Amino acid sequence: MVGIRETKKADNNRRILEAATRFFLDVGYDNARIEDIADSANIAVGTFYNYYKNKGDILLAMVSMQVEEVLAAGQQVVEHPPLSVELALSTLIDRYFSLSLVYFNKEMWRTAVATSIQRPETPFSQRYTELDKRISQQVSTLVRCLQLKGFVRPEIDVEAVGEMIFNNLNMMFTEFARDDSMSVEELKRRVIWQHTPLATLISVPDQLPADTDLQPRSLSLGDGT
Amino acid sequence: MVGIRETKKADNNRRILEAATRFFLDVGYDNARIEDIADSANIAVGTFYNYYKNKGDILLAMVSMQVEEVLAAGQQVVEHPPLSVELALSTLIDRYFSLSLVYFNKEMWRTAVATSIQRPETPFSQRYTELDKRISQQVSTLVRCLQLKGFVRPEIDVEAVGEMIFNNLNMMFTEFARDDSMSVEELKRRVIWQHTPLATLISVPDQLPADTDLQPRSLSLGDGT
DNA sequence: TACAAATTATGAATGCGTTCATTTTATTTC
DNA sequence: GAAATAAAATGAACGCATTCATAATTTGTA
Repeated sequence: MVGIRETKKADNNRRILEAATRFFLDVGYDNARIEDIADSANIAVGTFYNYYKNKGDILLAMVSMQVEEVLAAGQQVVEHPPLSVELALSTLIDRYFSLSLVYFNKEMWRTAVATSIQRPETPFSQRYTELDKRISQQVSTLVRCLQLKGFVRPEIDVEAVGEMIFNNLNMMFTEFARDDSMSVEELKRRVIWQHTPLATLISVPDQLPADTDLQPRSLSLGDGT
Repeated sequence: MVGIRETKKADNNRRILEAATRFFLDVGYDNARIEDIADSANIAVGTFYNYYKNKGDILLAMVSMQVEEVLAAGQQVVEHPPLSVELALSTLIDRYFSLSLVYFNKEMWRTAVATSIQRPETPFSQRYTELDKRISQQVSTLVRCLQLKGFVRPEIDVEAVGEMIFNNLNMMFTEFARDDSMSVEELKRRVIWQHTPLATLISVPDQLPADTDLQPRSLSLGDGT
């Protein structure tokens, strides 16, 4: 049997999250007061701080849940990647960004990103950082898959390229969050434009079928180190 | 003749900046109190807010000055670029990062980056964003220079590649600021490792002298749009 | 069931960034 | 140079996140 404590804790946590989500969306992150969230969750202010280290921490908890979904959405792309680098990347980008404004507004994203940078030691900040790392690895994995299928040049360092792509996604998403006038569609367009050169460069040219000779030919593209 | 007002204003501003710098370094950004900074600058608390919109704003003012120096240091590299993509990039990276911990510690950088994300509307946040854009353009300019000198493939979109490199620099610097155990040297090493694939891919291979035929040859590398 | 120990909840108090009505100081006007 | 206007300085007051000493509740023990 599960103890009373555990039950109450889960219950409190659920109510806190519900209340916080509502207030953040209704009145904005900055205007949402811990007191109101606590009241709404039927707990005392002090109790809130038994569950989350600070105001930013609960936002990062919420964002982390969303990022987990994004990770799952991306996983599908990795498992059934479209058959070209450009296409695979734009599909992945689409999965990553499409739902970004469903549960959070830009202010919330800005605050989340800012908090994770400013307070790297809090629990949910670390969780968020770890999830970011997983997304970065997911991009690398996608590139590796494409490499194994013969769409990416074999001498490419997939780790470095994957990280680079992820870093770009992250930076452009941050730009997007900072600019209230930028739409999700515009974000996607910009990101895809930005990745085109890299996507082209790491691609094995069209005329090479997927499973023929994959060695670089007349142009030596680096020493492969 | 310059009025009394102007003189006093400049004087106050100088003292505020001096005091803030000292406190931020001595006791850390979070522990530095506006009241102490104001006292130390011989002004009232309210006066501080006539000069800076909020606590983060003055940090961004300080950081902006530093970034301007970084921009100047980078300009030298653009004007006399080393004669290979790899070398030029690592030189630029070195200029960008070498002085990063001279006037600021990591907490200050974290706060600066976080504040610029969270409050994009404040004056010095905008200034900082603009300077970031200038750095991004500087990277693009360097790549364009290398392209004109025949070290970078002519079909490369220097804007997209430059932005991409800049985004990476920025992200990795943020990672660096978040990780107290990472040294500047380690940061440089990681950044250079990360950029190696791109640097190699956009490079015109060695055996091509600088000013010979620059058309892409047997490998078709994109349609050049 | 009674008691001790550990965990969790509480909300008044604290600290600090920020605001704003008021005062002081500089500039302009006549 | 006195009065009117504009600009800047002031610091007490405010709002809100966070803390902490104390109380309440649950769990372990005999």
